[in-house]
Amino acid sequence: MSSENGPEQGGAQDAPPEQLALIRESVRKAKTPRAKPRTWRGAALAKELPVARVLVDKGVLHLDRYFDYAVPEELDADAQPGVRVRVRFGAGRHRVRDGRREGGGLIDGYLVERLAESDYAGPLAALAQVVSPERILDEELLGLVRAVADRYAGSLADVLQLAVPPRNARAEKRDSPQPLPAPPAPEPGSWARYEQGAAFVEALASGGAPRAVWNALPGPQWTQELARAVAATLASGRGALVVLPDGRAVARADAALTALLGEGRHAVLTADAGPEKRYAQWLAVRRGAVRAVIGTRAAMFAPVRDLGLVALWDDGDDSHSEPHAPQPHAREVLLLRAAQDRCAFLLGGWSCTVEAAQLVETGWARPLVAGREQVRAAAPLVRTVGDQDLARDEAARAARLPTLAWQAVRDGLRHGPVLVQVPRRGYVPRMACAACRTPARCRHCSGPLEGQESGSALRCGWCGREEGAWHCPECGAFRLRAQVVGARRTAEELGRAFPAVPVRTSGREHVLDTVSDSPALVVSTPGAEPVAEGGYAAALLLDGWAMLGRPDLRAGEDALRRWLAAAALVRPQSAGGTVVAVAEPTLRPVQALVRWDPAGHALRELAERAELGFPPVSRMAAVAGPPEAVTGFLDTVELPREAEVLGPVPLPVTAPGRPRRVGAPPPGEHWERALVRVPPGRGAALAGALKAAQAARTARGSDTAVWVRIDPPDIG
DNA sequence: AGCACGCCGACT
DNA sequence: GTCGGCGTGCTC
Repeated sequence: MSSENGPEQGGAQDAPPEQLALIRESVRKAKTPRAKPRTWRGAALAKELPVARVLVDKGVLHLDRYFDYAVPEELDADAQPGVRVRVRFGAGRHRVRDGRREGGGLIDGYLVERLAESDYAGPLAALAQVVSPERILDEELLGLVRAVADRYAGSLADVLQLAVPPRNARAEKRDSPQPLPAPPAPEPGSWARYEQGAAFVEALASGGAPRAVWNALPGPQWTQELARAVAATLASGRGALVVLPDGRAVARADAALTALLGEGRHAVLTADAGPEKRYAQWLAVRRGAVRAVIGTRAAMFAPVRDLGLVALWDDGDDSHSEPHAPQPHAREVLLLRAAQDRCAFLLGGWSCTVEAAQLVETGWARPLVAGREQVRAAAPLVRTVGDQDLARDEAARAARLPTLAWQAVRDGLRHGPVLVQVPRRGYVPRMACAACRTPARCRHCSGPLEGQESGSALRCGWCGREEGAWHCPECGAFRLRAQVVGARRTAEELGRAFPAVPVRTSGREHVLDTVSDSPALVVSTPGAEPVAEGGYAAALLLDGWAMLGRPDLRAGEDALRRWLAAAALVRPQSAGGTVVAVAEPTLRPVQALVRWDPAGHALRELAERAELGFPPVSRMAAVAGPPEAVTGFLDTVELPREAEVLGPVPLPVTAPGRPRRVGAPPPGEHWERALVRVPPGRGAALAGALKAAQAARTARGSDTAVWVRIDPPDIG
């Protein structure tokens, strides 16, 4: 091991392993350095499989490939596939001085594979360090990460950061619990209410892989049904994964699972656990000590062993969209897992997205639905108040609440809590003409005029200018009405109307989990509705027409989803449960609410999208950035033949001070956006083309960046 | 992203 | 000659 290249000076014992690899000094002198494979001299390398294929953890597209490193003898035992490693990774050719290699910093990576030889012609650097012998990245997880990166035109390293939590040495030292033997198969329980419910649970228990879109009946039983699906999968000797939209839903599913299976059979993966606990839970899953996982979106990558079931609750909730690049959606990730692992798939919710409807329509999944009589038995009575009713209703114009709504609240309060769903927090955010309902807009920039704290003037939500003398440009009227009235104001008004009843509010900054069965007014924004122990006696869905007014593809679907989520917390009609929706009864989502038919609504939306060439029937990608950058990108990208480029068009001005989604493009002056659309089946080709063009672009470095987003959420 | 290489013009 | 500008390309 001695040689004039002298890695030994100072004693081989003390030298870091990386220095033990010999790097031929003659490389620079030789005119054809790559002509022949290198031989190793002077370094003690692993006797078997001395090459380590490493995935370098750097989120740059053109680095989205593996690099080969030499495995020093000392690291041979620990350097197993799946471990975290550190390697020297740097630019250009390295200086070789005193036989040691310099330049290039130490960066993290994952050892993907051990090989007998490398197909890289140059000399290999040595692994610097095996961070820990814990093998965390197996072939299956790597395959999933790659599939997600491909689907979303993102880099492996970016997706890897979403999939693997940061290491925590203390958690790694802890022993995971002993795995428990499979539990007995559960009874179908309330799954019996669904036409294919019992069969679905039996299929899971017997090792099958059924795929279903589940339209859950209103009421609290969905958590038990999820728990039974998990238990049945465990009974078959396989693992299960359930992803839910928020911490509260996870807590409910957790309670149901614990009630059915006891402690220790499932792990809860949520963001709010500390890093040590989070990693310990993740490791317990990775090690196979825990076979079932429930959690919020980050759990979609959980390395469950022998995956038998992936389940997702309420896929229309936008918190299922990962805000970090490449912004994968939990539904799509779980679809990829179901395909890769050939496991069962359960997409459940009170509502139904067009994507879910498409899974049924294409025959990939079967509907898991209850018959009409079951729906009638579980759902509350839904009544609507539309414009014509309002026009006839003197009381409604004076106060903001129609008579029917007052009655429902008053009657409901005699029997229990009443839920009032208001679409947004704040204080009269948007104003419209009281006569014709034309939105009130700023005369300088056309931004929305917003009401201030009671009494003071109107102000533009975009440019901030005050408006002192508004009149309607359409009909000339001078009176305004609040288009959306926030929770605080509604709470004040209702509180005054029912002075004997406590008013509780639940919203973004303060979310109530549950309320008791005693009469109370519960004012909540969508998604923050507390669960009433015995169900709400009534619910009031306010300002529905404002919810539907958004110029967004999903406006109808979203409104219906939010209404159903509130209505599902109300007692069944047979127990007096009533829902009053202040919304135009001729509108499609309102009709779907009244008939409690989310699947039918989603199917009609899907047909319309197919006709218009909209997602999810076609696949779309957005390319955003400065105009020259966008056109430059579109000139270089080699799109699939069927691709259609729409735009580019200027991006709408974003209002100052408005919260911006993480991962959205940073503020840019005069940005443009183009949409690229491909027909069904060409999504992978589109993503591949965009990724290649993006890689070439960032490698060049001279060009300004463009933002590429597959499945852009806000196309209108 | 860094960082080195190399191909041009200006300089001791 | 050779110093150093930055444009180009590689990183095992």
